[in-house]
Amino acid sequence: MQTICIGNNMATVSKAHLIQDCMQSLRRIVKVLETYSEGVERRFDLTGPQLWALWELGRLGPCALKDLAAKMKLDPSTVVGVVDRLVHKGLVIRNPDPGDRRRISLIPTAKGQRILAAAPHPAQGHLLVGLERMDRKTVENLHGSLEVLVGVLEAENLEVPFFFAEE
Amino acid sequence: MQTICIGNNMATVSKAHLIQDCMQSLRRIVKVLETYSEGVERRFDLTGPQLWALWELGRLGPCALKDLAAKMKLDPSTVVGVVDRLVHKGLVIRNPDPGDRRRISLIPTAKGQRILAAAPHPAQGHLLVGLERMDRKTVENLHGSLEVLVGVLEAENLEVPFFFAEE
DNA sequence: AGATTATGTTTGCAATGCAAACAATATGCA
DNA sequence: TGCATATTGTTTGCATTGCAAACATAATCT
Repeated sequence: MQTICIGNNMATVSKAHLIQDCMQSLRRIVKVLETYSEGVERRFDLTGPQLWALWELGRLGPCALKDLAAKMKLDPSTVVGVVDRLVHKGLVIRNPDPGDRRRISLIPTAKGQRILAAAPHPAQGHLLVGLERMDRKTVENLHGSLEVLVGVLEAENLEVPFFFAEE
Repeated sequence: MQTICIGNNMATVSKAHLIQDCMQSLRRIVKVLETYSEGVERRFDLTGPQLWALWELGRLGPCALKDLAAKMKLDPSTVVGVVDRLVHKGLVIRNPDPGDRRRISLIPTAKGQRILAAAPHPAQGHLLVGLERMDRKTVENLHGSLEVLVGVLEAENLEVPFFFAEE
């Protein structure tokens, strides 16, 4: 209420217009995130998927390839290539799993961890700055709204295959 | 108030945690948008950039290649390939410009326009559905929060491209 | 006219991403 | 136990995106 003005002057604005504004805001956020990612890529000589994979490995700890692929919602055959490049750059090692000899454990090297410490989370940098500057009440509002939106979106998403199946 | 619960049970949650959640929500939204785009691609046999280019051409009217490239913030040599595929699919024609014989005018064909009429704006579909299902109060909250976020983000990053800036 | 600029294109390169086929290994069932 | 099946990682082949550099052609400036 004090620094940020939400909810006034709304009576004269149609819901459709609000929605249009939200769409535009989200697209601009996505574009800023992309642009930012590209900057990170140039600084650390890592592409977006590469940094993303490395970051997931940092979070997940030692991890099978299929789990990493599932986490990234990519095909394992795709992730093999990404991991290859990370291994080639010395940021990740493939560790054979003694228990199950089909499996490997993907583990960030010291160098990989140094990069993780230096690089912000993928595309997170500016967004974090922005969020941290928002007052708590606004963050709470955003948090709630986004959760609703994600909920609706992901529920909606489940219908996609059927929706597009018949035509 | 009735369907959506925002702002309670927040006292025990740290701001940092709220921020983490927001980040994750935004990432999931991005992922859903991507997935949705892929659905559109399958349905119309058009990739994301192809549909995007076609959509820009529908908005801009007859248009030089360099202008399309500028609008999409891509290199002209990249756009040549995208346009090639659109032309090959019979959705766009290259029209020689009588005034300046270096130039061409890119124009959607009737078939291209039919697709444009049938396809939603790139990646907009589900997000719109989601937003329209939210009650007005929640949309207002989201609108306000996103505006704050975009404001901070764009102040942070001056290189903010004009992306879907108009309705 | 001659130099410079603008426009579209081609070529060469790297990365993402999927599907299909493939070992190698583990697991389940008869 | 032994064979069929499933799982896991990988390889191969293909299409697409995307950029940089070199080019051809045409317009514009001096």
